[in-house]
Amino acid sequence: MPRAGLDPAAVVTAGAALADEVGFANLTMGLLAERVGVRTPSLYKHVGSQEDLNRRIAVRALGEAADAVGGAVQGHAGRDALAAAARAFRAFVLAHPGRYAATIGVEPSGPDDPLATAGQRLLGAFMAVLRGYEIPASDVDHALRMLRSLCHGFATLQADNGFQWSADIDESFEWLITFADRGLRAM
Amino acid sequence: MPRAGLDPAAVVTAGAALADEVGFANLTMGLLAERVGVRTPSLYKHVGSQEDLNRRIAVRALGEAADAVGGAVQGHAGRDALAAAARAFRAFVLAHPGRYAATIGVEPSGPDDPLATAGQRLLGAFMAVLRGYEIPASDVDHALRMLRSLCHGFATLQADNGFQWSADIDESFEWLITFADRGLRAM
DNA sequence: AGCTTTTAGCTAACAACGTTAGCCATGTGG
DNA sequence: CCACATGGCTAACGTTGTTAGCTAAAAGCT
Repeated sequence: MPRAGLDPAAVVTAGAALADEVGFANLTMGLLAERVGVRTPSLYKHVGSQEDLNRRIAVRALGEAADAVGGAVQGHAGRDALAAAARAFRAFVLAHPGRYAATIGVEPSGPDDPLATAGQRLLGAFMAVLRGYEIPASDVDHALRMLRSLCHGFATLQADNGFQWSADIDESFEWLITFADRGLRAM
Repeated sequence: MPRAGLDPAAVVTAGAALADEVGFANLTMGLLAERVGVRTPSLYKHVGSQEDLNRRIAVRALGEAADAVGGAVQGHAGRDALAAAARAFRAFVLAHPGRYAATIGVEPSGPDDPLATAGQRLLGAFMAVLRGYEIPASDVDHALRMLRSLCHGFATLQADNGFQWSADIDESFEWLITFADRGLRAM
């Protein structure tokens, strides 16, 4: 039997890709094993359980989202930064719906959990956007939560086909960016 | 063997309650059967499958949310209506996280799907809020999506413990209402 | 090189869950 | 009082997650 040369990182990579293809709810250990060319039980040499796999996919997704948003913000400020961040975030969720779905409903076990630090990095990217506005220190946390709720809500609703009726969705998103920008500048 | 006197509605009611208690992901046919005092296969006399049950729970949840939001808006306008709607929605999601979770990721099969009509009723309740503001007709759809994204995003993030750090969450939500109100009035 | 040790794959097997088939008792309508 | 539809049951199957135990490939040591 030739070895497949797997390691935890490769399994997580394949799992995240598969989740994007078939949907997070349909990600199964057997399907993933087939994808990486191995029998199902062999996966347990690299991840502890399906829940462990899910958490690792979530960490990967949050890290990638943080990179995407952080990179998009670079070199911009104010409205440009906000628009770049929001667009990058939504683009990431729509391009990788499966791995992003892995991040919802999973709670970090403590401050040292890689999940927590990855989440902090994503928040940091959005925080950089807020630094381009003049926001009282006491309002920064609230503004950050508002931004996260808006982006998360919009992107997940769209990813789940939650917007049924007719108006153009891209246009709505641009409108939403303008709305947030105006509100943040009026503080 | 005495009869349990079940019907589809009773099964859905028990399923929704159970989902709230144990979490939607942990809702299982066996657990629900035990709860209603019946063996697992008997449930299939009332619902077609677990997916069918999930859809019915989702319809129930959307209907209840629409009632809660619609009722809260009654007799208010402008900022009062917005605040009442947002608070009612968030309270519903936090009080019934399991059944609300059943609504995410489920797509209506067509315009006559009860799921679609229940969703429309919820949207109608939020639409009533917007009528208290002077919004150009071309912006109403965008504003509605913004409101839904904001409420959905905030409520689900909180329900999943997505807000990790310290600032008070109720305070953030009130801040968010004020933010949305100011933005909508500035149109 | 040769030997030992670790490890990544395998097969076999089990538990939990969703689901179907088929039986029987309960209740309802003529 | 009897037919019959129906809501419960037990038995059984397929799928999925998981563990145990074996074996061969790689890696390390002398």
